[in-house]
Formats: sequence, structure tokens, C-alpha cells
Amino acid sequence: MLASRYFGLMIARTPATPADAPLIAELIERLARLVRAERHAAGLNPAQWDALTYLARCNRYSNTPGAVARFLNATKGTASQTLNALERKHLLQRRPDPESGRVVRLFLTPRGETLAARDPMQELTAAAATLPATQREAMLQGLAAMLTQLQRGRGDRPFGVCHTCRHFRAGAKGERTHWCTLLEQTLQDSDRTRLCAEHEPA
Amino acid sequence: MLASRYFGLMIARTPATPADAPLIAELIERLARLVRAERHAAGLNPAQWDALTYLARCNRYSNTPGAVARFLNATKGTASQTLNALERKHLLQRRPDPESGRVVRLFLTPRGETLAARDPMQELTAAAATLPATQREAMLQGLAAMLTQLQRGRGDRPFGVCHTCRHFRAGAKGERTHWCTLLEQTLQDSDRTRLCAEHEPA
DNA sequence: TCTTGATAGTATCGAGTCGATACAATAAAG
DNA sequence: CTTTATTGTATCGACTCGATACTATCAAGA
Repeated sequence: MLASRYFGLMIARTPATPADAPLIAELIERLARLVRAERHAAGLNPAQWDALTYLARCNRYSNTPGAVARFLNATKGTASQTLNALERKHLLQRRPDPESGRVVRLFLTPRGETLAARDPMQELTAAAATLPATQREAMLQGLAAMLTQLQRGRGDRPFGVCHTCRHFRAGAKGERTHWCTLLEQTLQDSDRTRLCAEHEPA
Repeated sequence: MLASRYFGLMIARTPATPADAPLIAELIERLARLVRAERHAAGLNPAQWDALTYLARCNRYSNTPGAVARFLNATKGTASQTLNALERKHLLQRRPDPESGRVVRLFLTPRGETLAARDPMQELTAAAATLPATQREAMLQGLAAMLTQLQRGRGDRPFGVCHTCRHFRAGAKGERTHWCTLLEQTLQDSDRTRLCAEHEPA
């Protein structure tokens, strides 16, 4: 129990809360703040990095300003401004959707793709990689549980990847195309592991 | 392994990195962003909450603008502006240090103290509290390890509480005063669990 | 068809963050 | 007694962020 003695946040606010719960919250906050500081790099700021790396990782139905806004937990207005900044820096292009006149599609430019691969968050990843495997597993589950619980409390949708979605229908063995029953669209094999704004857990 | 399938961040950047390390990083980021959104409350913004709650929890030698800046991982200039905002809102008072003419001491007003107790981060704490105890323990250790590693990499000091510091000399049993060998000052019992900017692990 | 309403996105405003730079004052060390 | 380091502040420009107001498009019902 070195950790809890080391970072002492002993102010117990509700007696029902276990003593180490506030410590976990504190550590998550401080880690996030550290990465935030790290993410003022390459002329981008944290919000811009978030949007850029989201767009590098979402499937082709989730590359809209609205999806970015929801992913960033920001209002549409705020997200729109961040997208303006990325567009001004020629990392991103807005194009009208051919299907629907009120939808805008976002595409990274080659420069944007290149930059997205250099996300400063890698430092956090590297730190996580040094942990023993069993601990990583416990953290993964714990963090995921915390996130889904908080999101449920806010009533917003949690963003997942296609192949864990209840609208996903895998193609036959060896088949490289799949099907989304919600959008009624063909999915490429590469879409399987991409973030989708319409994701609903199976 | 529901978690890693649910949040698929499959872009392995270095082959040496375990597959779940980026997931952990991603989850920490998203949790932090959620809390950040939550922290636009009571007329304060996240940076102001950070400074306010730090000042509510630090010992009386660490309530300076410089310590706030280091705790927030911000420059002195940025921290100074945040402190301006808090002072304008009458949550905080700057007073010159009687000992040293270039040091400023920060004191929360009664309103500031009251507000600090209503930190929106409590939601994160509540989410952590629902986890099983063994998982909390693993997360605590893992997060602490990640934080210290990142801080070491940046070469900055990690902020701990007095009674884990190598400069701390506990008073005799039942004694309510202690001693700091660095500042050569008496410490009250209540200081034992407060954050100190000069902290060095024992 | 007309109309009402929901949805997707943008523009603008004001307060504030944030790093960078420049600068003041004080303290310490030679 | 002069450097030099430390502590803190002011100002600038780009940007975030929520709030508000707005436009355009689509959808569903009368």
C-alpha cells in the first residue's frame, strides 16, 4: 500500500466511500493533466489532438462534426471551432455528404494522417506498458467500468468499435466485407476495429 | 476481456508494446475528458477547480503561486492568471509572506473553503468506489506507478504528504506537533496528511 | 401540400487557458 | 558589492468552451 500513503488525499467526503477511491480519482486527474501538458506539441493543443486522433480512428460513418462533438464531450459549437482550427492548419478537409445535404464529412489530409500517428499520448501508453500484465488487465477492466458508469450517468452513448456492436454482421469466413444492420451499409474488413458513433454493445 | 474488445484501439505503434497498453492510455484520457466537462460548474473552470482544491489540501508552506504552477504542470504565468480569476471571484486572497519579500502566500476565503468541498471530481470518486477492493488496489498501484514514471521522465517533483517525506520527524507518541528538517519548522498534527511542494519520498 | 418539429452544422460573444516573452523585485553567493 | 538565481506578475496571440442565436435540411403529420 505504498501508493495510498504516498499520495495522501485523506479527505473522506462520504463515509460510505472506501478510503482509496478518492486516491484513484486524484491519480487519474493528475495523469491526465500531465498528458495534457505534454500535448501542447507540434502546434496543436489537447483538444485538437483529441479531434485529430479520433478522426484517424473512426469508421467512415462517424467522421462528422456531431460525432466529434460527442466524442470530445463538447458542444457542437466548440467542436466546430476546433475543426476550424484544424482546417486552417490544412490537417483536415470538410466535404458535404453526397447522401444528405445537412451532413458534413471530415477527412484528414495526408499531413493530418502523418501527424495523427505522432500523438504525444504515446508517453502514457509507454508508461502503461511497463506494468505487469495482471495489473494491466485489472486496470483495463476497472477503468472501462468507471467510464461506462460515468457515461451511463450522463446518459450518453459510449463509442465502441464495429465488431462488438449489435448492428454488426460478420461476413462468411475469409470474407473481407461485413454488414451494418443500422446503416444498412457494407463494412470493409478494416472498419471492424474502428470507432463508431452509433455503437451499441451487443 | 470485454474491455479491450469494447474499446478497440488496435493501432500498435511499437511492436514491443503490449496490446492493452494503448487501451489503458485511451481510457484514462477519456475519463479525464469526461470529468473535465463535469468540472465546468459553479462558475469555475477545470483549471480553477484544480487550483482551488490544491490550496484546500496543501500544507501552509506550499500555498504559493509557484507551488500551484508546479502542481498544475503549468507555467508560472498561466498559474498567476488562474489565481487572478479566483481572487476576482473572492475565493482567494494573496498576502505577502512576512519572512521573504518575494514570496506570496495564498489563502482561501470562507467562500473558497466551502466551494472546495463541493469538487465535481466526486463523481469520479464515486465511480471508483463501486469497484471491488482488489481491483481498486491494483489500479491504485498501477496509476501511481505510471504517474511517478511520467514525472520522473519530465524531471519534476511528485508532491506528496508530509508524513511520508524524508524531512518529516514525528513527535513523541501522543505528541501533536512534529518537525520538518528541511524548513526547520514545527508541523501541526493536521499537516501530516497535507500536500507539500517540497516533498521527497523517504 | 403545407406545416410543424427535429436534426446537423455554423457564427459570434465573453471569460478564461496556455505558452512565450518580457519584466519587476528580492535574495543569495561570489 | 556585484552578479546570478528565484519568485512572481503583466501582456500578447491563438485557442477553448459554454451559451445563444442562427441557417439549412430532412421528416412526419394534417
